[in-house]
Amino acid sequence: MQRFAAENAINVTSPLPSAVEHMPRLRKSFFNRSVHEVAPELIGATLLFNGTGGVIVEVEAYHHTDPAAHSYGGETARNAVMFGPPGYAYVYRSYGIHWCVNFVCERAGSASAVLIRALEPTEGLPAMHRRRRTADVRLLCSGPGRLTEALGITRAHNALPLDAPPFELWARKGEPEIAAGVRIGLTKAVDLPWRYGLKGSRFLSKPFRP
DNA sequence: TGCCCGATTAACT
DNA sequence: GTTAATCGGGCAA
Repeated sequence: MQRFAAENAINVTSPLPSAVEHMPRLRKSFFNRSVHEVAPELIGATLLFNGTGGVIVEVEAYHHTDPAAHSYGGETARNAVMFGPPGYAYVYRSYGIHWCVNFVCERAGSASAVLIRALEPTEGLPAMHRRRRTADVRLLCSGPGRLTEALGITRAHNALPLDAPPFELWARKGEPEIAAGVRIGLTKAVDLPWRYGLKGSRFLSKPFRP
């Protein structure tokens, strides 16, 4: 209620969602590890942007030695954030239409990141339904392009730190059951099993093969 | 400068 | 299952 009055405001501090009450915020040091450690640990964490968002249920890891990674060919203007310190957002344009958001990991220069692919929506649902122009909650954040549209993330938010508004990241409770599989939509390194998801979630962009 | 194509999505048949 | 939409990055010329 009160929360929704601020749904369009920038840098407004939202009330603590009950789902993440008493959970610690993720700090930059959380990301200062191998992308292959961080990626599965993000499953179950809560991502909010200006008070809208939900529980991360699907991610993919991209490492600089991985031919499918944007950083594979070296630093450019687009991927410069990936070469910087961990704990920042890398936002890029996908297919000329959508925005996708990554969390930079490891250390400056290692150029690895986790693509956020799907959320279970929990906070700011009216705003997300309006931005996505759909009444179907399963179509709000189930896909990397869908979730950025639902949360209002664009190129303007590239290189922002993840431990300060408009971003909020909250640690997960307990140990969720994690599914792993090959990544989606790639033409290179198609067999690397670096997609992670919350087992059984109905908010995945695609099911995991059993 | 021109051309190809992609870490996607929605609307088709 | 197939395909159009849409555009900037990256590289060849």
